Amino acid sequence: MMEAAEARTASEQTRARLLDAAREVFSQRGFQGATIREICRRAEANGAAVNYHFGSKDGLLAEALNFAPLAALQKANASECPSIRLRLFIRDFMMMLLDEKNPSSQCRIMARELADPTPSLDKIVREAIAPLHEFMGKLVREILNANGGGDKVGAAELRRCVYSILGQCLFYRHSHPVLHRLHHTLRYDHKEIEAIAEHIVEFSLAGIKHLSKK
Amino acid sequence: MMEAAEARTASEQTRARLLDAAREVFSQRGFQGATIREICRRAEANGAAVNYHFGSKDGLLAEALNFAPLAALQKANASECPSIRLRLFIRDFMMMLLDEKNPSSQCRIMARELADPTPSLDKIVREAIAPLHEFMGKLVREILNANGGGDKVGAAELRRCVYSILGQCLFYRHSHPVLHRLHHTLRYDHKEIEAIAEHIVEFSLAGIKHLSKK
DNA sequence: TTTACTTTCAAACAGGCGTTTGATACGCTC
DNA sequence: GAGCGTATCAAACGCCTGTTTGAAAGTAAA
Repeated sequence: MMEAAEARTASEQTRARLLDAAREVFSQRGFQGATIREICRRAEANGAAVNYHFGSKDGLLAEALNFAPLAALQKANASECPSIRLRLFIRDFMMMLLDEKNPSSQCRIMARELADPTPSLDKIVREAIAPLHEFMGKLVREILNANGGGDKVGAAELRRCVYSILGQCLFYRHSHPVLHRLHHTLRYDHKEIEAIAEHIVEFSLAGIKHLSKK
Repeated sequence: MMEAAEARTASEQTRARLLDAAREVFSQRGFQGATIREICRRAEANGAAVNYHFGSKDGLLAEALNFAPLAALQKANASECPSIRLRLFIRDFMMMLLDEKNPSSQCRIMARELADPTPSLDKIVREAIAPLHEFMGKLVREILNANGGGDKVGAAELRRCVYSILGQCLFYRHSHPVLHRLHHTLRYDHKEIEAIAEHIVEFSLAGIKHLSKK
């Protein structure tokens, strides 16, 4: 919510309120499902405000996106060993992805748009997803090397390891409506998210290490 | 395509054409993204045909769904050992999920609707997804027991193993627009799908076996 | 205060959507 | 062939969408 809420002029304040509301609605309803009218209602702004400040709904999405938090995650903990870096990354990544109260709604917005392309998907892929895949590829490669069998694993196989890890992570967000119906007590509180992250790391490290031993 | 295309009367033929077209469009564009006008255009039927034959767009989706192929997959190969049953199931499941030419578009339709609920989601969960999760839970439990450490693994952990497997599978469908942008040569032909399935099985078996040894 | 510019607002616009309508054509029984 | 229920059709309906408009209100320098 209150992310870019500090601003000097009245105009900058409505801009900021619109961005906050947009991030909230986009992450909850998706780009298609979100309506300008709902965003403006939540931002207590007039219906024409979005087009005045951002030109269009697309323009609003483009400005609402902010890839810095995800990039920061990748630069953190550089001094740790690869397995631990993976563990820390997945925990923080899952917090961004599952915790509705997390200030960075970017990942939740992006996750919704993966399956059905919007005009912004190219930018998202270029600036956020491609670097993320590259980062994780390097991490998996390091883990393989540390286990002494990395040179046997080809590029395609390495890529699939990254997909396996990301697939597990994204599942909890994409399938949340289903999981909630299957298991009514499910709540993504901090404790649950940490347990999920822990499971994914253990499961994935075993999968990766298995590859280096084939 | 030609799935229910054989029918006697002219009325039954348009019904069948509508269902075929609906399955195609729903799986490509999702329920929200699909329009009755496009479905009718592809089925070479009048725009009012859907409401005449199925009452509404929701009714069309409900009749277009058919859970039998997915259920059949779970009943097959009952005589094999659990690991092999998992391997065969994942291969066939991925064929349904990724191969556009596969006659069963059900999984592809369902996959699109997981993240954003339609009136049919409750039925889908009850009749298809819940049984699928149960089936996979039993399979994972059997694999754990065969490795002699199954009793140490609790229900929550077991459920997360199922999520890990399904997450990996669904990733390739959900993220296809992204993966295509990242890796232009990616094509889901039979050879590629088999390689993906093989990777998921190896990766997951290692993850499962790791749990029984903790 | 006047002036010029920026920002907000209610209202309307054009287009797409699912759905309804009433007329028309069809296929059948008698 | 007449009569009748079924199926198809073009057209329109009401609603919601993103966007535009032109007037009103606010802001700040001269």
